[in-house]
Amino acid sequence: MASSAPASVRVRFAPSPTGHLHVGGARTALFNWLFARHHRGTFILRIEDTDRSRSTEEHIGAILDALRWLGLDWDEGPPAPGYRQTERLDLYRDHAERLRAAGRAYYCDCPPELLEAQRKAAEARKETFRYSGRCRDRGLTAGALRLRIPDEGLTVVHDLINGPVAFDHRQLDDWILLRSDGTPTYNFCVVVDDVTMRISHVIRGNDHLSNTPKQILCYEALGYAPPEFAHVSMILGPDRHRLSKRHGATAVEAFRDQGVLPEAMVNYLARLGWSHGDQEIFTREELVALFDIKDVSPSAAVFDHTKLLWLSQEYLKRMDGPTLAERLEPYLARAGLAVPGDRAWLGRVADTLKERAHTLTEMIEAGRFYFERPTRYDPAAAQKLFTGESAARLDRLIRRLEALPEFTAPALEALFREQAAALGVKLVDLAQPIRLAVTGRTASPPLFEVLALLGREETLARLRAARAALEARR
RNA sequence: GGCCCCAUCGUCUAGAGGCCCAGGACACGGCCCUCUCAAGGCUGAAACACGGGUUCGAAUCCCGUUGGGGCCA
Repeated sequence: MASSAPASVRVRFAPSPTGHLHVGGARTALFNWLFARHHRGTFILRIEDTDRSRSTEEHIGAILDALRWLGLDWDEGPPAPGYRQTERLDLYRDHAERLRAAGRAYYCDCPPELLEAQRKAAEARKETFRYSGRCRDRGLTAGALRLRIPDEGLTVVHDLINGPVAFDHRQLDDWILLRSDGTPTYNFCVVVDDVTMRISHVIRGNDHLSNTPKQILCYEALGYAPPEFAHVSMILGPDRHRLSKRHGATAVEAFRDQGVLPEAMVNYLARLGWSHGDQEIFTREELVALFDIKDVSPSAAVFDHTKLLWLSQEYLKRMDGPTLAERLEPYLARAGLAVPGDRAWLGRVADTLKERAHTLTEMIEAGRFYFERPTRYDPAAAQKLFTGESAARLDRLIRRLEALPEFTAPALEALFREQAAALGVKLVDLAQPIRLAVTGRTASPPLFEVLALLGREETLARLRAARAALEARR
């Protein structure tokens, strides 16, 4: 079987630090990581920063942060030296020289205008443009260095996801290894890096499949056996075009800022293109145990934000209070709210909120009233619920609450039910005005739990404030 | 334009010739539960792109068309 892994699995994720970590890149990283962990291999992080004009330190930092947030730890890579292409320039030069000395590569001084004319001519003839080979035997000692590609034959990529893909050499041209200024090209760097890092499996985006035969020919010219390849499909936007910023949030850190749980992000990304029967929710351990590159689908997938949010809520619901409290704290601070000193209390608050929110930030919005008094009451609701009748009821309730021996949810519920019965109204008619008074809204976690968590003093303060507001309306 | 990849409900997918007049999940509708909102339970609608083959039999294999994506740029 082509998918059986060799003794030593070494895979890499090689982002270009020209932007943030994209969900597509994150999924590629995840698949590499899962493959490495499943086979007890090595996961390597390499920074492809040869495009100096667009690569920045900030982007490198952001990408590393995003990977850490997802829990994708790497065994080799930054901050250790030698994992950035800009640190490896000598390696590319050495390998290029080897190819030249062996006659597998040659210098070419064809001017751009000539190449452009040939490209246009090829297009007019409805053929693939292919370098003419004009400089192949001219014995030049300077210019761009090209790899000599056999005129005839076929190179077959035995892709672990897509199966065998054959490329006719007549469609391939003598591609450039080093530009005339001596800088290496992207495809050449990748080959040299993967060879020198002893990469066993190249798992990368489908957009590189077309480059693979060129690279395989380069491995062979260098005298190395090519690695295994697995090309993962693209992630698309709702319009079935390649996912990009105009589709909204695509950077991993944007989801982090939204308060999506990283566990959910990993689970979602794993299920995008990979599946294991009907199972939707996987622990990290299950993913490592079950992941098999041959179960990855070759077809492109549309990114579904809604399903990601659903998963995030699933993880929220399963998380216990103390853990949630810890996760919530940085988001509270960012929302401009004081982080409560009592973490146990915050945990109980979170428990009432978690099935009402998809993300940590939604949780904070839904539970804002726990942390600060309502600054206003929902106007339509106030119109309907703050009536002359409710003023009298409020007074009565305030007195009863002052006297309630135990300020707990069950005791509060018993009191409210008793009051409703005495007044001959439904519980909802009593609960809603109080909910509005205490939270400023008509929807909240169960009222009695809310009151108990707020405590007697705070509850009474809010009820009195509502009573005053009610008076002012008249 | 050439070459390459892809094609099951709106979306993610199960399906590796008979188990499928196609299963699960998200989203959507209905009902139940209920102090609100959720969550939950039950339930409904919803797909094998099209056309040819191969075969006793095809969502599954082959060819073509169409559509989408990628690379060359």
